[in-house]
Amino acid sequence: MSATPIVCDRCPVADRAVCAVLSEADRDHLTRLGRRQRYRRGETILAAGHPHSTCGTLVSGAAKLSSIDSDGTERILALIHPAGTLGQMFATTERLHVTALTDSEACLFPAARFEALADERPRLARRMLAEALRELEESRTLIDLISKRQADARLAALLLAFARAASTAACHDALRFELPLTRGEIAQMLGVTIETVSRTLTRFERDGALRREGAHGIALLDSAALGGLVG
Amino acid sequence: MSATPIVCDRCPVADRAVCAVLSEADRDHLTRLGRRQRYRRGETILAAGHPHSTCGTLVSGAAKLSSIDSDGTERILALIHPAGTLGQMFATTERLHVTALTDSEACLFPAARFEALADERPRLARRMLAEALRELEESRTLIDLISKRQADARLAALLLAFARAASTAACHDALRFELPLTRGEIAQMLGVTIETVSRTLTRFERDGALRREGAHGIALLDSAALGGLVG
DNA sequence: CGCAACATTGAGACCAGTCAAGCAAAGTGG
DNA sequence: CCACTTTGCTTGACTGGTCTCAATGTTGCG
Repeated sequence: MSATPIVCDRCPVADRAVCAVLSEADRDHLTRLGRRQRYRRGETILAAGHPHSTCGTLVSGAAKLSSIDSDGTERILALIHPAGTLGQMFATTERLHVTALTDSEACLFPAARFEALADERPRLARRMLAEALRELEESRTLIDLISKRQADARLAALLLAFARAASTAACHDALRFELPLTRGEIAQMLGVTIETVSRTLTRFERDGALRREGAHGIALLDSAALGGLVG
Repeated sequence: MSATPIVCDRCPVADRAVCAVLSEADRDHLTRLGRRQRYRRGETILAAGHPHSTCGTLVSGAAKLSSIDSDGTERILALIHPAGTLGQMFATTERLHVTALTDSEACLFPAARFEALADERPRLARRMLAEALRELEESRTLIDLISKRQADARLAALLLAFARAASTAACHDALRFELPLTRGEIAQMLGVTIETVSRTLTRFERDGALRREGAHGIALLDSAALGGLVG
C-alpha cells in the first residue's frame, strides 16, 4: 500500500469512471484532495466498522466487497472492477470490507468532500445514480445466482457469467478465461464449501463440459451443457 | 386494477416519496402525466419482458419484485413498501416482475417523461440516488440472509427483519406482527421449500421461540434464541 | 356446503457439509 | 540449491439437513 498523487492524464479509466463527467477544474480540485494508492493482493482497501471517511474509484485490478458475520464467515457481496466505486456513499460508517483480489490501484477521496461535490454538480449525482443502479442490477443478478438450489447450477451460472465478463465481443462468450477468484472465494460467493466447488469442477471436467488449465484457467468445451444446468 | 387521477394532497407518502423534493409546479406537471392505480393481491403491476415504459411509486400496500427463470421457478429479489419505487429506471426493457402482495395503490408515470425530469431537476436525481443506494443496501442484506447455510438461520433472520420493519419505535422490534408473505413466498425469498419453512416454524414454536397466531401472525417469545441462530 | 388455496406432517432419498488425508506450487531461509 | 513452510486444491468416507413425494388439515370464499 503506497500513496502517490493523482494524475488523471494517465488514468486508464478516465473515460469510464464517475469523475469523467466533471469539468477539468472540478477534477483538478478533486485531484488535490485525494490520493492514488496501490494495493497488493489480499490487502484491505476499506475496513468495515470504521467511520465512513473515504470513498473512491478502482483504477486497475479487482476487488471484492464482503461482509463478515459474528462467527467469522465471510461472504462476498460483489466484485468490483476498474471504474467501479469504493465505499458506501452517504453512509455514516463503513459496513462492508473492500479487499484487493489482485494487485490493484485506487483513487481515494475524503468522502465528505466527494459527497458535497455530488450535491453541487448535478451531472455527478446523475452519473452516480447510473452507477448505483448498475450495482443494484448486479446485486440482484448475484441473488439469482445463489438462490439456485443445486450447487452445480450455481457454479455453472457463475462460470458462464465470468465467461461473459471476460469476452471482448459483446455477443460471444469467451471460451477460455482465468478465474479471478480462488476456490475459497468462489465458495464464499456461492454459499457452498471449497470442497463442493472443487468436486463440482472435477465433475464438469469429467463430463466434458470444460477443461481446467492450471488452478485458475478454464476452457469451456460445452457451454450449452452448463447453460442447461442453470435452467 | 382501476385508474384514477393523481391527487397529491391525499397521498399518504407525499412526504417520503421521491416526488417530495419537486416543486409544486413540477408535481402538478407530473400529476397530469400519470395516473393512480389500484391493485388487488396477486395482480401484476409491471410485467417482465415488456418495454420499459412505466415507472412510479408504491403508495399503499406491499409488492414484490421477482424474476422467473426458464423452468418456471420464481424468486423474490426484493419487497417494495409504500414510497418505494416501481420499475427499473433508465432500463430499456422491464426485466423483473412487480406483483401486489396485498391490495395496493401505485402512482404510475411514463418512464421517459419521469427520467427526463430527473435530468432536468438535480434534486430529483439526487433523491433518486439516495433511493437507489437504499435499495442496494437492502439487496445486499438479502444476500446476507440467503447465504446462511442452515434453513433455520435464514428463517430466523427473516423473521427478525420483519419484526424490525413492523416496529414503530426505532429501537425496539415488534413482538407481534403479521407476515406479509405466504409460506410459498417466504420459501421463494429464502431459497428453500415450503415444507422446510413450515417445519422450521413448527420447530421454533415447539422450542418456545415464538407462537403462531393464525396463518400469518407471529408472536416472538424469545427473539434472543432466534438471534443466536443467525450468528 | 363444497371447492380451492394454503399449510402441516411424515417417510425416504439424496445432495452437500464435515472431518481428514494427501498433493502441488510458491515462497522462505539456511 | 535444497529442506521446510505455507497456501491452495483435490479426493474420500461418513453424516446430516433439506428436498421430494404423498397424504392430511386448515382457512377462506363463492
